[in-house]
Amino acid sequence: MIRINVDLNSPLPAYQQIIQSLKIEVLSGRLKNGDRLPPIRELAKLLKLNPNTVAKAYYTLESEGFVESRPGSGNWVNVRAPGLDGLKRSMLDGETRAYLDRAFSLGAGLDDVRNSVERIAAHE
Amino acid sequence: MIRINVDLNSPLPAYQQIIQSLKIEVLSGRLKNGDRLPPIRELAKLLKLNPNTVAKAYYTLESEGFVESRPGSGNWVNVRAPGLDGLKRSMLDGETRAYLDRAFSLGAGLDDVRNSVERIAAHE
DNA sequence: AAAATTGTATTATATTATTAATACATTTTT
DNA sequence: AAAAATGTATTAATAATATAATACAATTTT
Repeated sequence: MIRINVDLNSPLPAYQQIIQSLKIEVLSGRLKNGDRLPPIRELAKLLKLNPNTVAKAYYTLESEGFVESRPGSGNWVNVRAPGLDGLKRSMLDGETRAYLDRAFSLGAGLDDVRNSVERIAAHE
Repeated sequence: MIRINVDLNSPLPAYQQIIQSLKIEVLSGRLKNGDRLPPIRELAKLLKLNPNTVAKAYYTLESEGFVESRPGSGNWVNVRAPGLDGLKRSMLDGETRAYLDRAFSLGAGLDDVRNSVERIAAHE
């Protein structure tokens, strides 16, 4: 059984919490390629949210390529060829791209980035 | 003369554009430690914004430690001991911290991060 | 000490983002 | 072909954020 946590007190919007939960389910292996997601209405009822809020989460995941929506049929996990590790990698690469953009716009070079990563990681 | 660009058509809020401009001025060396920033009202008039919008930018920079506000006196650039390179480093480190948080919460390890950084950087 | 200059706080307005209400269209099942 | 289950679109209500209007407090200058 998959786990989807939505805390209405959190500052993070509900639809983003759904997205985050589903990504974690995929990364953990509890959701696999080809699996069917809960129907929009069903999940909405469970979370006490409007169906449109769930639909927004699914729609966003679809635009990211992780989900395929079929009217009348349902929403399906779409994790292509590379499998689980590939998915994790592509999600990480998205974060890395955004980070490098910000770093370079600060005038940092790749060496600066490497140093910063090692320095901060060492302090965890 | 320092440069502060605010484009009201940009989706980025005006106060954030001010913050960004000022950080660039510091990194470029046009603003140095101990320099005085333009008075809130003066900059607001120049940019055709409400003084509170400029104040919000200054206040945020203060909370980040880059500015010191003194009522009646003004706002002063506060870049401590390490100098310019140190400032760049501390700004970069802030970005790195946020990035590593996101990466680790995806389940990535440090090796994954190193690989991703090198792979993405190579494609620039 | 008075006036001018400066940052701060409070409240109101406008804009944007999020969520909800409702009706519609497609597919599947019977 | 009818009914049920599903995703989609349109519009409205709500909440969050950004900006502005105005009044206040502290400092500096004269």
